[in-house]
Amino acid sequence: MTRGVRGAGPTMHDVAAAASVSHQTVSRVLNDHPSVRPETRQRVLAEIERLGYRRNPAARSLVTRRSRAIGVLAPEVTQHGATSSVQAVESAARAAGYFTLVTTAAVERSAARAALGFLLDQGVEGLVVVAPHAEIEAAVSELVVPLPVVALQSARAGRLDWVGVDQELGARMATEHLLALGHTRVAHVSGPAGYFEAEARRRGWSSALAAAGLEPAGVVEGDWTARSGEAAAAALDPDVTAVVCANDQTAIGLVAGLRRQGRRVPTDLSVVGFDDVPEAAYVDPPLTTVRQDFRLVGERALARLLAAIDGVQAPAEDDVLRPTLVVRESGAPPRPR
Amino acid sequence: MTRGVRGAGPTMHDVAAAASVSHQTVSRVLNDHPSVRPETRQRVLAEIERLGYRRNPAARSLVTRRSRAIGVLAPEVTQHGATSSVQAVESAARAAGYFTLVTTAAVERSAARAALGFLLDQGVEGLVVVAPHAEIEAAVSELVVPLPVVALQSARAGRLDWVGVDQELGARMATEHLLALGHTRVAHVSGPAGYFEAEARRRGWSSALAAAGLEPAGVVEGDWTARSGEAAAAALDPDVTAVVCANDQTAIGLVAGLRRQGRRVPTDLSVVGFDDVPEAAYVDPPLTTVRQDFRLVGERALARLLAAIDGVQAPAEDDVLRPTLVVRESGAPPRPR
DNA sequence: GCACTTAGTACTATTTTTGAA
DNA sequence: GTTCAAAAATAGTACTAAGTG
Repeated sequence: MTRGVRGAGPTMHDVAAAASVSHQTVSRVLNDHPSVRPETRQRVLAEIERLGYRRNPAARSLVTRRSRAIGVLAPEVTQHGATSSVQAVESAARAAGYFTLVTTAAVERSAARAALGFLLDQGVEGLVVVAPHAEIEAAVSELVVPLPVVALQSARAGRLDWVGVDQELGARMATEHLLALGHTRVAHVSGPAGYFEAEARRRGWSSALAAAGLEPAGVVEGDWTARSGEAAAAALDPDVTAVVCANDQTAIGLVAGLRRQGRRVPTDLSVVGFDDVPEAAYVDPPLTTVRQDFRLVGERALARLLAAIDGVQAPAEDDVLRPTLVVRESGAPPRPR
Repeated sequence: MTRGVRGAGPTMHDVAAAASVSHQTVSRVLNDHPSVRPETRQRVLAEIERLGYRRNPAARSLVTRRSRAIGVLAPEVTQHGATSSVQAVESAARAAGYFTLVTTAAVERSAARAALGFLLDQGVEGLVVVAPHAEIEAAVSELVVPLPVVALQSARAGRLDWVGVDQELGARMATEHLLALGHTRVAHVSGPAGYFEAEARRRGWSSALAAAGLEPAGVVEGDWTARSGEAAAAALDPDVTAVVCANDQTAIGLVAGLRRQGRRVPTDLSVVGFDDVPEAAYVDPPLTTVRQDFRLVGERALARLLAAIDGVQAPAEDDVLRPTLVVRESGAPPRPR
């Protein structure tokens, strides 16, 4: 790489000439090699500054056989969660002297495959993949290239190295909160099929009910959007008194749908969300939800990836984070019949 | 760049040996040079496939003097707007054979300066900068490196090449909507000082009032968050009947704050937002707001940047996009006194 | 100890050679 | 012989690492 098309900047050779040393000495100054006299170092540094010299990363990569690039594959959504995690990966990588190539792709195998090929073409040293869906996980697992990979928002028991929040536990906590309020008919508006987190949250909901000796009160499949939550309002069993939603958007949509039916939350029906998006505290009613630390997930994922790149084996079981329940006002005891 | 630390993959030389040609012929095949016999081409392609060969981008960059990298500087927020635009830049860049280095930085001059330095160190050929604040614009303007730059969410009249939506017009449309409903006391909850879009939206609000011969009914400064919107509820003049908010988050917060005071929207007070975030249609009441096409902004920005990189002068005045007013239910005629 | 010279990195661009019409 | 396509050989790219004064 050099300075764009036209503005080819000074090379190490130019700096060397200006400082009356060899280009190798300039290299040593830049790499903090001990064998440089302080005054020589100063002179070189001064010329670097004066000429505005920057090392050519391409030439460096070529000889060091290191790209210092980390590929990130993310689904093409603007969800708060994925966005936060990806940003955390990026800043942690930068702090560690790497840069990230973030590529988005549709949640679909061939798109993911193409995106991964693109990242591989750029010579990345490792991959962080937001793999919320089986199709993306499959595209990653197909990769024959022996590259360190860490998955996010993926299946805990999958084939890939994994960092994430215990989704099942989160959904169980949300459900237990409703049970503690006295609800016995608790339904679920799920995420779409094929999404690991959707499945884990559904398991959490049903296992909490099973543990309490209750029958699940039906599942309506949503697609993470508020629109699907709104539509779910019409599909709910009439005797349901509480609903665990797959995420906050769905919960916000469900509340809107119920309102259009003339039913109030939490008076007529209790609703809990998942994620704790920034708006959750300000909608009507303020949403009781499950918070996850998305930035921490991103940081841990990068730490794990760097360990793998350096050939260090990271501890396996210590990257399952616990979510927390945030109780606000969208849950209340069921109306007496 | 090569295949990570350990897995140094095959080189062009290896492919050449396997196909019994010179490495130069392999290069020609890869670059679609005409002087290769079809059967030779096939043989080379087959070996590339069989060996899983990928070109080394570092070696390529070194000799072509092109990095094919585009730097993107974005503020470290997960706002729907910036995120959408950045994603659009990324996918448009990929389609054009470039990759993007997205770096986030705090909205503060030294952080932006450091982030730009980082991008420059990576040898980017151009920059897309989300520069919503004067401090970021200043950090970019300081850059002596003669690199093509396009700014987003920035000042239209600034020193930088610019692509964006006419914020002032959007705020004017929002305000005129309230005036058409019969309001005469229209306040504004603004964005924070120093943000170009905050200032433009404020100008749009006040100019619409001035054009109608009305006095502005006061400004409360917010910080784009729902929290600040909620706080603004307490700071509003009692005789205000409508409020133009700096963005949807602020509007959602304001509605929540008013609700806590026992005032209903739109019965007691009308509120309009800005941006049309995905939740806007599902909150209570569904938010009347100003929609901007964030993805289009990103695509136009990239197109403009590529034109600059190729040394083509892009037309100056044709990248001011028009927002649209989305009328929902948070506006109504003022209550008769 | 300090700094220079040389070699090597994996490509693309340029020039030269080969072989066939 | 001359010409032209095909492919080889060579040079150059900006660095780091190893060997040499």
